Amino acid sequence: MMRKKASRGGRKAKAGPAINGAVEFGRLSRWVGFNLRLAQEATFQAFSRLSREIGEHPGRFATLTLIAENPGISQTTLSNASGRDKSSMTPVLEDLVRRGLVQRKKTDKDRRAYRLSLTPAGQRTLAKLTACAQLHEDNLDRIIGRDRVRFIRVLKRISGA
Amino acid sequence: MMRKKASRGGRKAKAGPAINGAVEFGRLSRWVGFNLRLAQEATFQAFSRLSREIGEHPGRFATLTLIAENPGISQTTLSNASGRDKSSMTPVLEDLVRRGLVQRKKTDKDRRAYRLSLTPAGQRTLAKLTACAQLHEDNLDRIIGRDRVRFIRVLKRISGA
DNA sequence: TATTGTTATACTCTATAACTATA
DNA sequence: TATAGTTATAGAGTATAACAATA
Repeated sequence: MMRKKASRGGRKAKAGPAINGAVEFGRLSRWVGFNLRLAQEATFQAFSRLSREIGEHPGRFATLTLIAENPGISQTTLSNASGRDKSSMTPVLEDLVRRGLVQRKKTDKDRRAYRLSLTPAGQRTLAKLTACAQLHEDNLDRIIGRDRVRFIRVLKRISGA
Repeated sequence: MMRKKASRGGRKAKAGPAINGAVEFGRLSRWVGFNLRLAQEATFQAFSRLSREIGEHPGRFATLTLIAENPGISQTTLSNASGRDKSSMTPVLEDLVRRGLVQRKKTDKDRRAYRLSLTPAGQRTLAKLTACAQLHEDNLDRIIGRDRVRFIRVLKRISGA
């Protein structure tokens, strides 16, 4: 949303034609939900660009990290942790396995489930994506400044509510 | 992402099996980008629920508000303000016009462009959606508390960067 | 009966490119 | 040539329901 950076101030602009001038965002610009969405879109796009530079989908980052942090995790647990249905995970993991980044092993203990882990190639790809994320985070730090800790705390309160 | 609210603290959990226990989010939980995404998903879902209760798509709110604040706006200007391609706007406006919420007028000045405005029904729908947004915002206020002003300021810095 | 993962299917949102009608 | 809006089409990303294998 809003790449154009038109008038965001909310100064009642007399509701003009807005054919080519500044667009009036009105109350929109004072709502938390709306600003959250704009900020998220901006950061996601920035991270997407960095990811695509190394030939990866931005969405793979969370998946690979969760597998790396929880080796042996099942697909169902992984999809729950990601807040997605297990069926949405199937094509993602299919892609990661096909490209040799993730390994699936059947266990004797429960022969229905897979145990997921990263291959060495998967670890290298995750390392590259992590470098992107760190670069991205450095950029954000420069923008956020000393408000960082409090900012994250508020974000966690919102997502945990 | 993450409805389950597993261990978010980042305490190195020895990388256990995570088959049915807590999932380790690792560094993920300390990154601004990731927390921004979780928070945005949570608020969007909450607002979606409120919108659907009155039979509206959550995405229509921003569109209707922008038209209300900028009567006579063209589709191209509207799509730019929304950060979307004009072709993405066509089916949205088609729906709003079909339902009698938005009016399109051709002008003599430029017979290629439409001038968009809300009908009385559109204004009523917007009023209902605005009430949802206000309710949602009240909930967020309760969560965010006195950090609100600073929080929005940081969000605006991020989306404006 | 319940659960793991897959399949079939569909929906939403988005974009690109080519088109038309104007300008 | 350039712009406003539409169309055709495609690609992510997601979900639901039904299914086979296993528990």
